[in-house]
Amino acid sequence: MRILLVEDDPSLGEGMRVALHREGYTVDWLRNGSDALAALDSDAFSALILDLGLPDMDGLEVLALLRRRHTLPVVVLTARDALVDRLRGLDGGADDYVLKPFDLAELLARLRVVTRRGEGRRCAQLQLGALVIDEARHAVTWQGQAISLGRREFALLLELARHAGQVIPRSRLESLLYGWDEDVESNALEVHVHHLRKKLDRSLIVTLRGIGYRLEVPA
Amino acid sequence: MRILLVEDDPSLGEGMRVALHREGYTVDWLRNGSDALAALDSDAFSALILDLGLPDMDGLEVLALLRRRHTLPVVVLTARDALVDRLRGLDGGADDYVLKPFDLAELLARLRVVTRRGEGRRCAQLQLGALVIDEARHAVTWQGQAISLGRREFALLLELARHAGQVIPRSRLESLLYGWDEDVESNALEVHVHHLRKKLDRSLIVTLRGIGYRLEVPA
DNA sequence: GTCTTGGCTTAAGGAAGACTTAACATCGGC
DNA sequence: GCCGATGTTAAGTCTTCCTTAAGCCAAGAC
Repeated sequence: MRILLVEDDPSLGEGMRVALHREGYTVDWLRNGSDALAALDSDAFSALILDLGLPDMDGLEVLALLRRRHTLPVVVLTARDALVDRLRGLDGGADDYVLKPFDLAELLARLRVVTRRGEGRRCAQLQLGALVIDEARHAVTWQGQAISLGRREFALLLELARHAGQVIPRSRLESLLYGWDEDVESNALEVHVHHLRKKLDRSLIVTLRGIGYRLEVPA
Repeated sequence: MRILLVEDDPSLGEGMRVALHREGYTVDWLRNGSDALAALDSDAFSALILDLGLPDMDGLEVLALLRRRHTLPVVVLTARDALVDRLRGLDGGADDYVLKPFDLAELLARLRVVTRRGEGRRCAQLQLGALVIDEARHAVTWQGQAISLGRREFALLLELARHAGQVIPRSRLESLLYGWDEDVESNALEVHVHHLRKKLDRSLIVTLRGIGYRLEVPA
């Protein structure tokens, strides 16, 4: 994990560099804001530790400029204790805040908190050839075209798509649309299938006479 | 946005409840750890504010149990000033902590920081095409024009915007505006949606019949 | 070939859900 | 405690989706 440390105080910076290095981080230590911004363009860092009191420019300014391009985790260091400044820092895009003087252990803890996110962002998108089903958006795309489906149609297609290539018995599809108990002795299911075929493609859903339906997986 | 507040001190808790409510949050206030854990199973909250000094169990224990199941943003409140305790809190899974006594504005700022992290967003300003939402200032801009929204309207829009492009089920929006207990058997939600559409744009919020709503992301 | 069975197609009717509007309640600031 | 702003309730209208039903078609059995 590579960290960019921006701090103009030599002894404090050195102490942090050593401590971070000891923790296993790779550290790039810069002393001013413009160098920092240039370095951040390289896009190689996992986090930024930023002192607000820099010789050339205000740390908050660095932060604002950074935020136009990156979403890098940022921990801000500051000597200012005024509440207003702290709030400005937080709302301005810092992920966390440490007041000087601080204990190194605390800085490290906050760094851990800030960097340990970003995993587990799964996109629940089901793709089968020209058919894309986005469950989160409740949206369906066919050959790049957005298709609008009713609730039942969507549920039906989703179930078929989840087991694409497998036969789903009629009974299961019916109990999916309606509760197990409430029986619909009509052809509602077939009508929905019909609509799906019309909106998508005729050959996408295959009928197994007397058994059920199957979604054709693309070749 | 719905917050679970866990705090045993009556007056402090009440103060926070009022302040949070005024910000537009829906607040569920519980006084002990076991109730909190039970409530957290419902999965309806956007964040947790947790006092570490609880009557029945240690707050850190609550945190540890919570972390086995959820990745909910957590802000910890503590009277303890010992560094060790703070670190234990952070490494134990808290996203941030506030030392008592604290200023409410700071708590709110930290809450904002913590809740917007899940979306990979770093800045207090959320921009979606012509729509700009300033979370800290409670201000909304549409095509450069400032729009004035009520608390509920703002909360609703914010929630939709945070998950822009995704369907938010009605049930979630309802429990977000009103707690579980106070059930609204009326169409308040729809009325708010109506007002938002009127103030912004008709096509911005898409209805998914029988499911929920979705904020359309700009092309 | 024709009969039967199950599926397809179509259109109409109905009902659930959403929209709109306005009046009524509630909250917060002065 | 009053007033304005904000939220909620309620009623009527509208719309979309779902179901129903009736006739047609295709496949397999005889």
